[in-house]
Amino acid sequence: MVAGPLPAPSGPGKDRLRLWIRLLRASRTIEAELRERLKKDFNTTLPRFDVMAALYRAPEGMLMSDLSRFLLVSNGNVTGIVDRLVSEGLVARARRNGDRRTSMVRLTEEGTQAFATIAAAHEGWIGELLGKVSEDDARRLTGMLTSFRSNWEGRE
Amino acid sequence: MVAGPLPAPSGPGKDRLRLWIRLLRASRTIEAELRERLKKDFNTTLPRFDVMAALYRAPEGMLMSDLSRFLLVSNGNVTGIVDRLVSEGLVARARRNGDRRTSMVRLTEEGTQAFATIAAAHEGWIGELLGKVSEDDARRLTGMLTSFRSNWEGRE
DNA sequence: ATATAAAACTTTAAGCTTGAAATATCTTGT
DNA sequence: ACAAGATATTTCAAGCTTAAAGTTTTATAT
Repeated sequence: MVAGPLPAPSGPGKDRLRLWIRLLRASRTIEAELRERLKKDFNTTLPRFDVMAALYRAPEGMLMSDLSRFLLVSNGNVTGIVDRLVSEGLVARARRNGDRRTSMVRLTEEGTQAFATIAAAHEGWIGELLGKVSEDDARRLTGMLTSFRSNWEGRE
Repeated sequence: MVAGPLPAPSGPGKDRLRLWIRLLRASRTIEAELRERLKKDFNTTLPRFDVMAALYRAPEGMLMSDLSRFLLVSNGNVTGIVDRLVSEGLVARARRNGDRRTSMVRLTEEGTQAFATIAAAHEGWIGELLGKVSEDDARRLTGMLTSFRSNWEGRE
């Protein structure tokens, strides 16, 4: 979508449509900025960062299917990203005794170190990019988005 | 990013980080649903829809650079999407007399018809997907996101 | 006039993304 | 034990995406 600065449509349902357009533009703007900074400052990408962030929170590791469910992307997608992270030595696949279909994916020592550095910068960027949003508004907005999310959890 | 249901981090700036994570998850969830429905019901994609939506609002046509600026994507990206829309007969490039580097891109008659149909369905989907957000909250959220956006307009 | 720079666009290489098909492994019913 | 089905993952083809390099055309400064 990403419609923008033009004739404000009116009518029933238009408020939600407008909300969606704003939501999408906001997230795309921020995402673009993060992508650029990740590239310039750390020579990495947003998808790689996403995967590492998920793994950082799970020291014991995650299954590929856990990753794809958590990140809201397809299985095949995760395979490629993890492959690249493995080839860069940031992530490792560990075979499991119980089930030979699966393997636990986790950050290597190097990956953990690297992520900690990037994550610190990332948090600073977000603080900067959302600087004009007051802490109060941030909490209120988060609350609204959370209640929205609960309508969606566990669909399908 | 897309972190999620885990130990709520605390500290200065964490509220904004949490807001960003929620924002991103919300837009990805909705985007994924729209993408799926556009594919199933109309055999098209979100990027194609975005381009057509932009052109629908500009009957006189748009330059490629206008499109890429408006949609927040790169030039080369738009080239590919428009190429495909042209080959499908939904969009046309019209040479301009004044400047031979550029061409006006616009919807064909067929493209206009097709878009009107898809847009109607799209608006219904948004109403459904954001149904739990009250009109009141929708307006308030939109307001917050708009003021956020104004900090970003015309950067770079 | 004419070189130089600027602008608009396209091409390219690498990586991301999806949905569908293929592979391998495990589980269940008999 | 064994077939049939379910699970977990990878592979594949097509399309999306970016940044960087290349092409063509227009504008500017001598």
